[in-house]
Amino acid sequence: MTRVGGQGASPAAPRAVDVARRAGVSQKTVSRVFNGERYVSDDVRRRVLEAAEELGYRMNSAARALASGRTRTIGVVTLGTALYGPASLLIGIERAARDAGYALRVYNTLEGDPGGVAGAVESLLEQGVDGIVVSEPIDEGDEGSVALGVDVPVLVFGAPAPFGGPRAVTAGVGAESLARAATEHLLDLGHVTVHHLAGPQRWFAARDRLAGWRAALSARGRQQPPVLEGDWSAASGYAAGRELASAGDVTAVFAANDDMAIGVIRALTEAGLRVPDDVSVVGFDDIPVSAYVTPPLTTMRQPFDAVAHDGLRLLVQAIEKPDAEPAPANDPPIELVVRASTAPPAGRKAPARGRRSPSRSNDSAHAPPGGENGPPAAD
Amino acid sequence: MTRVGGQGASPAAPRAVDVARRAGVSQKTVSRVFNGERYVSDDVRRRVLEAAEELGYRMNSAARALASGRTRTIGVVTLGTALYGPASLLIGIERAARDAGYALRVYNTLEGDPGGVAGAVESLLEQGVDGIVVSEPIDEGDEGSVALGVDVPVLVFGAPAPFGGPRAVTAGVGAESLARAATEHLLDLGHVTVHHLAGPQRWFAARDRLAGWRAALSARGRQQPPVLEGDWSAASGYAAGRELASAGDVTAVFAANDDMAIGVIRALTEAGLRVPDDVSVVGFDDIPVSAYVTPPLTTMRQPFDAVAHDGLRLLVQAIEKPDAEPAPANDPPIELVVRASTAPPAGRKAPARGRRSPSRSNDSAHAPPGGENGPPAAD
DNA sequence: GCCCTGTATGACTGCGCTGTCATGACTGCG
DNA sequence: CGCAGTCATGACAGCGCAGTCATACAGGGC
Repeated sequence: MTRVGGQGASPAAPRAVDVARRAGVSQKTVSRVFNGERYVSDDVRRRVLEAAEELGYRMNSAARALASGRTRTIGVVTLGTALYGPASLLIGIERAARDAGYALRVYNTLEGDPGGVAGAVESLLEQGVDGIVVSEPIDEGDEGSVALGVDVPVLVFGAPAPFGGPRAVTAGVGAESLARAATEHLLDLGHVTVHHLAGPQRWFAARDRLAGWRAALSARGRQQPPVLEGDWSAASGYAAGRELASAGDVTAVFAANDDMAIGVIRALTEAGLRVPDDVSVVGFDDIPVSAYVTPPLTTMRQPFDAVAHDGLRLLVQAIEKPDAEPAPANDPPIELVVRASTAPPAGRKAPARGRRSPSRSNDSAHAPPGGENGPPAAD
Repeated sequence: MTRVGGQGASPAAPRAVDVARRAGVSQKTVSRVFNGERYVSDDVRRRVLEAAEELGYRMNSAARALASGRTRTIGVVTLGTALYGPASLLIGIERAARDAGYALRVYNTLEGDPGGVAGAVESLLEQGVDGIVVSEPIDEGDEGSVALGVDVPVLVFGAPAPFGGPRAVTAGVGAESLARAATEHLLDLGHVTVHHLAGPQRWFAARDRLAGWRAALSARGRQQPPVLEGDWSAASGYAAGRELASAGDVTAVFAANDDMAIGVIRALTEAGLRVPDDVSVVGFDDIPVSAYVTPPLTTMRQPFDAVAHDGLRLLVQAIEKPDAEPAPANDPPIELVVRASTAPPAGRKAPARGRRSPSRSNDSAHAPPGGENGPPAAD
């Protein structure tokens, strides 16, 4: 374990003390410079940085973590799928974390993974993290145990507050109000009721969308048709679409994500039903191809970036100022993207065409130019 | 910095020495147990594990990394998009890394990010990683500099060998041969030539697919129509599709990913061309909705999981046995999923319908049951 | 001139592990 | 019975930083 910089192997990496010697200062001062601490003269700072540059010095973050007790790392538990939603959220989290000066460790759990979320959290704690993000978890019936022995703040996206334990902060993606707005869009078009193709109910995200749909119908005193449940895949949407097609009385469908909506549309089309003339379909997520399928899909865009930034702000605050009262999360904007898969029910006069805001929408400042929403309508 | 476990705040986390005391052994023995070293009696091992369990002991990986010089962590640089390809590859990498006993740090870079891949690598090295994976990089004109001061093995997915520096191992996703097979599928159907909608040429992945397309055409002495270039998005595919529609002589298009293919199909359809009757379209990736768009898309599935596992095996070997000669990467399987967006050119007799293997395909053992490929054809 | 405050720096120590070496206890074999 | 070899354990040092405290000097108010 001696540090021989001898010939042959690559020389040992330079340490702070090497930089210090070269700059003619103490190791502690090098540490000060690299941590941006006060009370370092400009001259010394410059010399240290020069020496570090010349030696190719890189701080050893293991040593830093050991000495300081902080890793400057946030762990993320995501459900191991390439689903657009979780993937987008992860990207948002990564950027937000980096902006806040934290690196990221990720742990993917698949549905049915042994250990589940609790195991993932345990593993991250062992790897050393200052905080944990749980992204779009599913209900595994063990929320309590997740909290066991977790001594860092936990941010949970899209699950109820108790989930995550005592130091948890929760950030909704606002799925419920988004789902409600999506449903209301269909009701506003004149549909008497709206069918719902839900996501797997073990996912809290799926439950929220279901709840939003229920809320919209209840608020207007409409009856709630039986709920179909898919697994987020287009294949499950296709299967559900066949059921809906044979039901006969369906004029409007709200699918819990775009993939399922696309499957539904295909099944309906194959059954001889026209979308949107006979049946309107709304999706959820606004995946990149939604504007280009046939017909272009009306869908609810999720503000992943805003949600991720907002949530991470909370988490970082909980890490760095544990005593400050948590600032409340901002309400995410509601952005319904109206395309060609929704229309008034057959035999009813069409309301004004074009992009509309749902009744409860705050005016979205994020609205892209109309051209971004898809190809010019082909009607 | 004294360790007071006193009243009030949560008690300090237990250390190995606490476990040791409780189990009546030395701290070193606790270390042995947790590292699975030999020469620990069953009795002692059991006592140590019990004591650790009772105290809720978790190893401090910063201390371990500092003492051992290894972090058991692999850093991943990905291009910061929610594109299906990179996202799927990331998931595969994560699982493969975990299976090999490594945790993951991720760093997303966006196209045009300051610092680019080199900056990401530098940041990961500072965070402490034993190896680095660069996933689907783009050509930033600074490949040389990426290698500077990198003293860990680097695995590059989908970029030429020089990229990544001296300790680089490269794992292709085999995009070139996949693209060649996709193109050959269209030629086999009887098309005289095939147009190509390429991805952005800064991406090595896009260049590989272009090369594969060229190779297929050259091999049969077909002329190469001018190449269109998109940006992976369905919107760019739509734009390209309009150009193709107005060209008049197009019967077959190979798009470098499914999103663009879907955009192409929409544009062609709007222009009054039927897919596949007038124009055949092949995509690339087999994104989840491809089976359910209209028409269901013929596409080339990428074996992300196999590629990720294979690549990580190489990387882990380079980390743990730097002197062993690198085992060559296996050739990934070629799996063309034939759906309804391809057919013989108009006026020609149809070959046998149904799922076909491309001429050069090895018989894929991964082929899903026919039912998984999409809804029953609606023809 | 004196104390006080603010600024700038260094000496020393310890974070919690792993690597190395030393030391017994126990085996088998000539 | 003695010695080599294997197995099982412990003592000790040190990985490269950041925290704490000590120190030194500059300027300002009295």
